[in-house]
Amino acid sequence: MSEATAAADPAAMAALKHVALAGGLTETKVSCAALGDRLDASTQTASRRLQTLESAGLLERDVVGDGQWVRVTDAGEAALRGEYADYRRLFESDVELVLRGAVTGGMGEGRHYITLPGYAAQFAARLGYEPFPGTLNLELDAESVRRRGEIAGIDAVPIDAWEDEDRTYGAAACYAVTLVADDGRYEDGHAIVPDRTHHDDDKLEVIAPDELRAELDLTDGDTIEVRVEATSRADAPDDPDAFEDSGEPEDPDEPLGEVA
Amino acid sequence: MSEATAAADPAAMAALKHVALAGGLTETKVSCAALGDRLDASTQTASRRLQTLESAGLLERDVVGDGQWVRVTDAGEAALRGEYADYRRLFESDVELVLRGAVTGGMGEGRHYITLPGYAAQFAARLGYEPFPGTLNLELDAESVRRRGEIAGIDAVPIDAWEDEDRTYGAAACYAVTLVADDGRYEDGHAIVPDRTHHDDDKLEVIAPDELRAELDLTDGDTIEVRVEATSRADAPDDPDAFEDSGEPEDPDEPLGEVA
DNA sequence: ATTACTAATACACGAGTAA
DNA sequence: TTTACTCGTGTATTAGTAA
Repeated sequence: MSEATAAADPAAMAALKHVALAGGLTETKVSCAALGDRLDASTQTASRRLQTLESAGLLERDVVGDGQWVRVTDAGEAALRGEYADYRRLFESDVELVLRGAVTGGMGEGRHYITLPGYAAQFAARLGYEPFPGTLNLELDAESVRRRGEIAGIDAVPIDAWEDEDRTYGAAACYAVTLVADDGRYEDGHAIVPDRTHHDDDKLEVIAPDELRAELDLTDGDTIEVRVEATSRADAPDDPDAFEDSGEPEDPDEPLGEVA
Repeated sequence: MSEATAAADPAAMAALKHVALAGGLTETKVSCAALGDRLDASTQTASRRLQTLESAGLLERDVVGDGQWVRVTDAGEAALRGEYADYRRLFESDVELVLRGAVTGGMGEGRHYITLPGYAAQFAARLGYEPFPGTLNLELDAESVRRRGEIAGIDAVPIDAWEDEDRTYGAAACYAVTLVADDGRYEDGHAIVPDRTHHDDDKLEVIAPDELRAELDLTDGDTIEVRVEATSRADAPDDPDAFEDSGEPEDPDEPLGEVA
């Protein structure tokens, strides 16, 4: 969901893509000869690819003697959409702002806040994932502190204020970012910027589906690049309103915004 | 340009995609270890992938001892965009209308018209390719004849009328279509519908960059599916106005439209 | 015509190593 | 640490064949 899809087998994905292009998302009849042509491979290899895809659960088949009827399964379509998302990231999401910062300690406080149900439910619903319970805290370099203000002009996912019996919790904005480590590793996530506090201009907090420190092999003091995307679409493929299964159900009448 | 990109090596393309996602479209530093992680492969394999991409002209590299600086070449970006185009076809271009017809003879007349400079230049400029000199003529089945009228509501590329010293040639509309043969082979092209003639409602003429009869292994009488796309974008990736090299230069002051 | 098996071969992979 | 070489092994591939 976050990083580039570690797509099973690139060769199998290529075959699946061709099946889908031939109409396999609904149902279509293919022949191994035609598929082999497309893949620059033999009919035997094409046959094996289809078997592989079937046993991987990405494809359903009905072999009928003079060919075979195939349809891409939901898992197969999800895999294809994963690839598609990668290419969209490549060519559609132009990066609006690039910041650099050093990883700094203090997982504690951020961890506490983002796991609170009032926030967690909104993350799940609006970002399309449940954040790893912990934030990556960055201390921006001088140049980045200067440019940080530009973030206000970038499209963000709003996180509404909420309250429990004890206190109220402020609203925030989530900016879609790609974190790029110095060794080329990268992960997608969101920079979360509280609406109120404008001190701490040299700090940036990032959440992601996975543990960023582990995925990017980061330790305190490492510098990292933060690419803020112009369009903050969620990674979630299709259903932007399917979040009933995660966290507290949201009260549609809850008082939002404007909290001191 | 027309069918799905017969992308060199799927594994190499996967590597190229990851390099690009890591920022390689401009320039970025990668390590074979990180790339190997992403590809579920060893560092040796990652190293070999990068060498392969380099010798294929898809990537430029500067090995610097503690890593390597890489940038995707224009050819590499074109290959990636080819993949991207495939996925867009999968998930963006919803098919608006599906017709079926039988291949019928008569390449002669269509061939004559589409090779006329006044038409050919427009095809090159507006469709992004020079059509194979010949049209595929289809005789629609009864159901398709009935539904054919819906095509009027679909987005089309206009082809303007023009004239030479002898006569005038009428305007037409080009609808982006995907032809799917019964064996699963498919090709992209355009249905070309003259603006004037409304007899011949059971005929459909299709042009494409390649010889459709050969690519789809068609002979007279074979039936084929014609998927008319809702959005008639050209296949040409980027430069919609680069067509000086193909056919006659268009006179910007030529009288267009309104011809009896 | 299909699909898919078996068998021979080629090629790709990763371990080890050097620079 | 890097990259990338060689080399032994294993897997993927194709040819041939059967159903």
